[in-house]
Amino acid sequence: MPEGPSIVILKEELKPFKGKKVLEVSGDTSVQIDDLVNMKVHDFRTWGKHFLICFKNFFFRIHFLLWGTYRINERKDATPRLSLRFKNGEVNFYTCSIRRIEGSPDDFYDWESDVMADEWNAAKAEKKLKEMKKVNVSDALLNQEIFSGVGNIIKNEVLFRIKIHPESSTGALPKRKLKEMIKEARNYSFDFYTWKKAFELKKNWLIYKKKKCPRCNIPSEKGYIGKTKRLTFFCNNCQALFG
DNA sequence: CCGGTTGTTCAGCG
DNA sequence: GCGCTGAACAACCG
Repeated sequence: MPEGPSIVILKEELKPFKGKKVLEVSGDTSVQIDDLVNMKVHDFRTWGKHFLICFKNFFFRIHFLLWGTYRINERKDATPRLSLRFKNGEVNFYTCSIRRIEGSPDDFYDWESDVMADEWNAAKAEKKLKEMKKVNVSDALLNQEIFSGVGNIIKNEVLFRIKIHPESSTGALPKRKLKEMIKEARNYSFDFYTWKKAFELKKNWLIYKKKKCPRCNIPSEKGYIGKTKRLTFFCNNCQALFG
């Protein structure tokens, strides 16, 4: 589930429970949940890969990491980390990281760095990137303080689409190329969202997990690139190396 | 059946 | 204190 667009889809799927009263709660999370019964969920929000369940004076931050899953009106054959039952259904979260935080998400999150948010601020991303010249472009795209919500798949596809080699350094990109990278990080995230909802995400991958470059048909390369060392697929012929 | 991973945090080291 | 490395987490697919 992990990349930002998938978390937005989860938020939409849970809309029927927004404003509803919790009738029953359980789960093996270590955070306090025993006071939720009879409390109303004020809102479900997202910030990048963070899924937020908001109550009046506090919220839960759920992070799915690599293996987290959820079921709505269904159960898996495993103990949920958190389960919430409402009059009109239930939601179950598995193998995720949960934190309970006092206050409002507005006190903690900068919505302008979330690539899926209405508040997304491309100019702010550009400013942050200009301050980190030596950073590799693959690492820059995975930096959640700049591109909150971007994950490894989006990173691969963005770099291929805009023809930038994943070993490039951010500071070596011409201004036009840097702006293109920022624009495409958001743009591809919305394509990811649309394709995921249509169950055709994998079908639309151009380079991620591909053996050949779809543009020039030569074998694609792969490597564990940058400080983040995440598996990266690319075309040595089509993607230009800067720096 | 083993290898790999849509991710993050933290301990331990030099 | 810093940057770097690798472990931990413990599911699921092919």
